[in-house]
Amino acid sequence: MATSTAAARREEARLAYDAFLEECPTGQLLARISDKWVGLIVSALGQAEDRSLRYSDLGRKIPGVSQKMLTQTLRSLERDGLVTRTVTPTVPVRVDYRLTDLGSSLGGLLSSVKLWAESHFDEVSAHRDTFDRATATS
Amino acid sequence: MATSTAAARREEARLAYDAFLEECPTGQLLARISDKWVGLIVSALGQAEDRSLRYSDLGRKIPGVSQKMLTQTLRSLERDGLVTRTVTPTVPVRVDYRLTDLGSSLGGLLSSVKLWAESHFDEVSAHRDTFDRATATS
DNA sequence: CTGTATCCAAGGTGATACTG
DNA sequence: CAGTATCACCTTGGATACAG
Repeated sequence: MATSTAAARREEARLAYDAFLEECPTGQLLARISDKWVGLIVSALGQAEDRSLRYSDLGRKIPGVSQKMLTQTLRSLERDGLVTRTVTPTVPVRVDYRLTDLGSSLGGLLSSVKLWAESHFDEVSAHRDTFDRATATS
Repeated sequence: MATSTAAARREEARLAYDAFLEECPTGQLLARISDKWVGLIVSALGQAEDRSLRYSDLGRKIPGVSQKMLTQTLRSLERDGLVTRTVTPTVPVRVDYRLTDLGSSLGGLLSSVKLWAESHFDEVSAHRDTFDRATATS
């Protein structure tokens, strides 16, 4: 088992990291809500009437999201109590996702961030050009 | 081209995705600022006096970040014009990162999100427990 | 329509060692 | 002190096919 030099240290680091997460759970939550899809989904739901949308509506409203990510993200949001999932057992099943009050409070913040991104995009773009030009001058 | 193997369709999808990014650059920016480390770094800088911190101070202030991620994230922030990088060529080199006005405007928002995460953590936690218990009852 | 399960490519991420 | 470079990993995320 002398092999385990690297592997052992990995494992050790891994555990240390997990312990850290346990001690710093806020980081976890922050990382979760900092997710790209979370922002888009919560924003989309927040803008919708009744803060509610169907599964397929979400998929259509959010460009580039895959079924997998949509389902996965919605699950975690449901688990965290940010959205509720309502199944209507009609013949084609209908599922609605609705923002809870908790989710709405976050939705406002994330919408602001999204708005910031939209309104400051050209500014950031300009900075990028400047930076890239300066870097190329090496 | 009956080939139409999986690889071909991959490539096609890939190009479509890139085209999408080009058409939807806001999504790029949103994804960038939704990054976990971006939030932590910008928040840390925002809370600091003079909105400025040294490289090592940042590393100490943000638990769990590696040199690589710190440098990498700071570079992208600099490129986007959210922070400025100032090198003081003393004997032990000193580098300060300072939030620009643009960065500060984002910093306020991200701090709010961070604050939300901190203040609603127990609530989310409670929801998770409920959800997990309900799921286990399958 | 709304998922679930599997496979697979790609990139994010950290550990380590080295430079100025 | 402040990086840079390399390597190895392993999670993320998409495509696909299948199910209720």
